Amino acid sequence: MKGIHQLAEHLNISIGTVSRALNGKPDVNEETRRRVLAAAEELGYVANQSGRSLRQGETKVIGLMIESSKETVENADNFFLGVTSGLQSVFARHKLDLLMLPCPSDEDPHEYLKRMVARRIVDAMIISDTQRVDRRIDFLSRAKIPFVALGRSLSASNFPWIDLDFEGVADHAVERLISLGHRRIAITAPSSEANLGYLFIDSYRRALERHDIPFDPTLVIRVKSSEQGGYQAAHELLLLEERPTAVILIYELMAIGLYRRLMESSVMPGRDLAVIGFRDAPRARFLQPSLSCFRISLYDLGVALGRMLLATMPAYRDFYPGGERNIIWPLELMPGESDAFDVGAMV
Amino acid sequence: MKGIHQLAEHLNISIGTVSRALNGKPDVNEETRRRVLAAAEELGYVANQSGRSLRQGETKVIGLMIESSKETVENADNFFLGVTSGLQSVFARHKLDLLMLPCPSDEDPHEYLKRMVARRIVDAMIISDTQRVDRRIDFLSRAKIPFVALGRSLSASNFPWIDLDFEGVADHAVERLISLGHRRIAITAPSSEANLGYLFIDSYRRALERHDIPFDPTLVIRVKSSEQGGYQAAHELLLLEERPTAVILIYELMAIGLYRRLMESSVMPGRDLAVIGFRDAPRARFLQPSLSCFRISLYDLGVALGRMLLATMPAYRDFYPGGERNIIWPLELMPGESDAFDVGAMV
DNA sequence: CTGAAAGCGCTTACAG
DNA sequence: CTGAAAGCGCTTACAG
Repeated sequence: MKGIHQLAEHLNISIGTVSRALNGKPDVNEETRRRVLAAAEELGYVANQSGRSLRQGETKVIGLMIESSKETVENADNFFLGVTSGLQSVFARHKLDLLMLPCPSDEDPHEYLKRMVARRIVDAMIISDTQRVDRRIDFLSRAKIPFVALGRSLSASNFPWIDLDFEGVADHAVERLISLGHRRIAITAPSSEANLGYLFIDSYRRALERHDIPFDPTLVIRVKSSEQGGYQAAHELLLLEERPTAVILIYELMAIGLYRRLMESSVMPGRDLAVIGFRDAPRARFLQPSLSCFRISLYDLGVALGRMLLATMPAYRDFYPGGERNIIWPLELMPGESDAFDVGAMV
Repeated sequence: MKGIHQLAEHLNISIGTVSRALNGKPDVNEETRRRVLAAAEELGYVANQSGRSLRQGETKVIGLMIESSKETVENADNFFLGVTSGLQSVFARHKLDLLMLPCPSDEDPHEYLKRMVARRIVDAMIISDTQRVDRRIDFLSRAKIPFVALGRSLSASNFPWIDLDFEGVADHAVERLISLGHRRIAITAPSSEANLGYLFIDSYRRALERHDIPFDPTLVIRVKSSEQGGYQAAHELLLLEERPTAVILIYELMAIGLYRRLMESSVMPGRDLAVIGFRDAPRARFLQPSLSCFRISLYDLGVALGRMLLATMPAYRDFYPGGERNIIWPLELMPGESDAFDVGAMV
């Protein structure tokens, strides 16, 4: 089966009628529509997207840009695949397809994005890995391409984004540990200049201050956001002259490396050191003793991202009224065994 | 900047000349070409892909289909992102873009593929997760869509594929363990009906037979191909009345769960039990004692997949002459500490 | 070396 | 309710 012409010829009607029947336009005889649908199914006809796109000025494709840097490849915990399902559930209602656009590591992300957008491969974009200053945001805003970002940025004043509640995580974790009697609480932070690191530390500091616990900079352990970083964090922690009784992690995979290093020194999480992890990642779910960490539904996050994006697009706006343009995504603490001990009983 | 008409008008020349200049056609005055290129750059003009695709009958896009099933999301080790770079390095030479097509978990992979292909979103496809019987392969063959598969299949007799050398891994691992004095060697296999499981076990069996070691079915441990499966495998292994002195794993993440379960029973890999892992995954790289496992360059694998695919496409065939249509991808053993002991010294 | 024109496969006002 | 025709943005024979 080639194109709509062949299908129309096969049915002995005009291509216009075929198109209207296929696209569910109202002014088509029901019997005609039935015949068209049946023939299309039988012959496996599906409209060529280039033809449609050219005529309609839209591609019905949403792009999810991902950066396949070495760091991401080695450490990402398929975060994106998790979000994908939620996105697709929203897009499916509008017959929109989600494609992932992997930016080659040797191409500038900004140039890549420009190219994809200019070629009109997609109608809208979801970007992630936002930087404190991110030219992509300015570009998309100015080019009036609908987009939503996973992550805050200092670029542009008003654009749609969803970000994880790093402040809330730090706050909850500190409060919980203090309520369990801890006073000497370490925290990890990314060694990079990522915005979230600042948010995390600030919130930690404020929570301590609420309880009149002085902020001790030696308890802020800067390491890479990776499994290796967790190992390194445990190592540095064990070297501190006055060892903290608890530690809060900022990245999901850190817990795995941290546990390993602690075990090597026979320091047992949940007995000798309280540990609160970050996200409830599949890999971390398997740790023993079980990790106290924060639950997040990647599916729901995907749904929210999808809705927020469509709310910015004229063609779909009406389906998603009154939504927020910015969301701090809450995470829920899941108590495990890794911090389930009374610090008073220690020492 | 809208389209080629605006650009042509801006330059006071015809759209045909603009197109020829932009596309590097020879019969264009160099001064004209220079002016066109400069103006395009300045005004940010990039040809609309729908227009090109419609006219040329090709999209210049290659699709990499991935299945975002729950299993994949929880366990995949970003294998695809690793392959992506290699693919892109090949495609970049021909100005082809790679897009990832995530099949929604509630959609039949076969239907999804048909839809994407019929819509002409892509010129060619890379599929993975091949099943023993895989309708996608028959469909793509019949529809004459260029494709390459990552994984063998019993479907269709002759299609381009690359698969990992599971036989070689089993064979090398057994030979190595026997040379270290082991006689009682366990092996893991997937609990599913995956083809690779059969290949793996067969090769293991043959290697044993070469050394007159009888095949003992209780030493074939069927578990899920996941971290949890590794944990389970260790558990079952420890329950065996006559414990084996070595175990061979079939999936990269198994080692992590296996190590954990062994440690819980104070069984130390490389001292109390020899362990040979599968792929040298980033996460497994961090295990202690270091894991003996097989190295594979995902980048090189991506390059090979890309070349094999282009070799099947008339437009690019000439660039890749004489390539194989099927490759068993070799893996190289990287000795670590997890099997570095003389079994004679044990017991 | 350049321009004018055809046509890729669709959808959609417009007539009837 | 249906058909004929225009036109989306390109590339490419064809004339000149």
